[in-house]
Amino acid sequence: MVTLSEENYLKAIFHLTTKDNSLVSTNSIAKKMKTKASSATDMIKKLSDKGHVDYQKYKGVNLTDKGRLAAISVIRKHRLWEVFLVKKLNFSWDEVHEVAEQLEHIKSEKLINELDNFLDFPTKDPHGDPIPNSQGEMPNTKRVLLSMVNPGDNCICVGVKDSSASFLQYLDRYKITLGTQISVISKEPFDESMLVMISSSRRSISKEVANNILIKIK
Amino acid sequence: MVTLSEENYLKAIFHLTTKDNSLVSTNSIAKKMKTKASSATDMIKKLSDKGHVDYQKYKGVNLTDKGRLAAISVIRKHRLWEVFLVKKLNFSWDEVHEVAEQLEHIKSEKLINELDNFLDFPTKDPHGDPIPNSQGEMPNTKRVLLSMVNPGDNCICVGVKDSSASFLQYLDRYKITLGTQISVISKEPFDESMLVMISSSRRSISKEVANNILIKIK
DNA sequence: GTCTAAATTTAGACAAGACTAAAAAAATAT
DNA sequence: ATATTTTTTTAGTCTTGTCTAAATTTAGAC
Repeated sequence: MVTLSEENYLKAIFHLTTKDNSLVSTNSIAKKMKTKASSATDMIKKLSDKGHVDYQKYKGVNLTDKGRLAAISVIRKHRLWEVFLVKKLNFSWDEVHEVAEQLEHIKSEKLINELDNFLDFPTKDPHGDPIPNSQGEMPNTKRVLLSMVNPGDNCICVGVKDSSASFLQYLDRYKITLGTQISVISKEPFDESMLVMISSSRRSISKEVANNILIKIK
Repeated sequence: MVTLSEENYLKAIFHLTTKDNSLVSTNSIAKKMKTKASSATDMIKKLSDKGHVDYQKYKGVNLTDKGRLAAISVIRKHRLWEVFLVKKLNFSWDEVHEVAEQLEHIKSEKLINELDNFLDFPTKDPHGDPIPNSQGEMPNTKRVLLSMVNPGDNCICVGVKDSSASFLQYLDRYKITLGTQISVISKEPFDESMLVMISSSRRSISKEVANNILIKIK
């Protein structure tokens, strides 16, 4: 039995894990969970006792296979519910997160698999993030930040790194959504802003924004 | 802010409230919540402090208007989710309760009202129980127990009093569902069992079963 | 290499919601 | 009307998940 709080910590650790599998620090977990380091330490011990993480005192943690699977299961639920909210219940992509944070903890295998079926087995959530299948396998999508792209490249928006309501609303205002074509005209060396072409109009995009848009190069 | 546990107690008290508005006892609450009387007392005090119940020490409680509204809000969510599970996700009527017990605590006005809209504003849940509207008003349905009916009457099944999986599965086995026609042929004085006609076949129904089927007389 | 700063852990406390055991009040029986 | 039983409440404890403050370990500066 995994508690609600444990699920949230597992999800946080999963998101803090980098490709090189370096240890995730107590402080970074506490920050992501908006708690204090001492609380994170307490929970890390519980997760370690239950075999969800490998814990090296004063160093940090890594998810075990068991822990990773549990985290992915929560992420799968979160993203499927997001699809449901947008596709069926008229939510916009900046409204779904808070509700999905609650729905992701509902415990029922049948529920989530029937929902998956009802939604026609989507592979992406409304922010372009991949949805793990019922085996816990992520559809692999190679995506790159808009800020990494060279002038002249022609891209298509396939996701966002920051899913905060304020950023999503910014994108809505500028008519950038999943599938939007973005051509990079030039990069300004001074502030790393970019001049881009979106649906035949020129636009300047700040470093911060370019750093949070995921694209595929065509 | 109403906690998950408070919501469950409010729902329990609502269901234990009779038409005559007599006080609901601590023991009956504890029994329904499957906790001890001391735990119920603790929670009653919290609910009283928050203005959800009127509490008379050693006597019992009654819901205040505020408490009743909170309870009905939970019941509305529970029943709407049940409709969703059966109509959209292929759950059978004996599988929905446990999952709906979790879903009923999700906090989002928009979610529940959009769900209501998505389901086309149903007025009954899969067990025939009325679904309160967003103002907290119950569609009033006068229903009577099958056991109250006189021989010769022609009835239609409109609900069940007991929603346990075992009872619902019994009904499934005997092809009794919402909308099923039931004609009462005779009543056996000895054990209060009934001889009834269901889709042109005679059947004997025990007192216990007749006491848990809600019908309308045609 | 030592000294300071930052990160981490420990110790002790608290709130919510449950429990057991004991005390108090109410209901029932004689 | 009193004695007994049942119901309810109180007091004190436990677990989960949080906190603050203090202690300890690690990392960085010189």
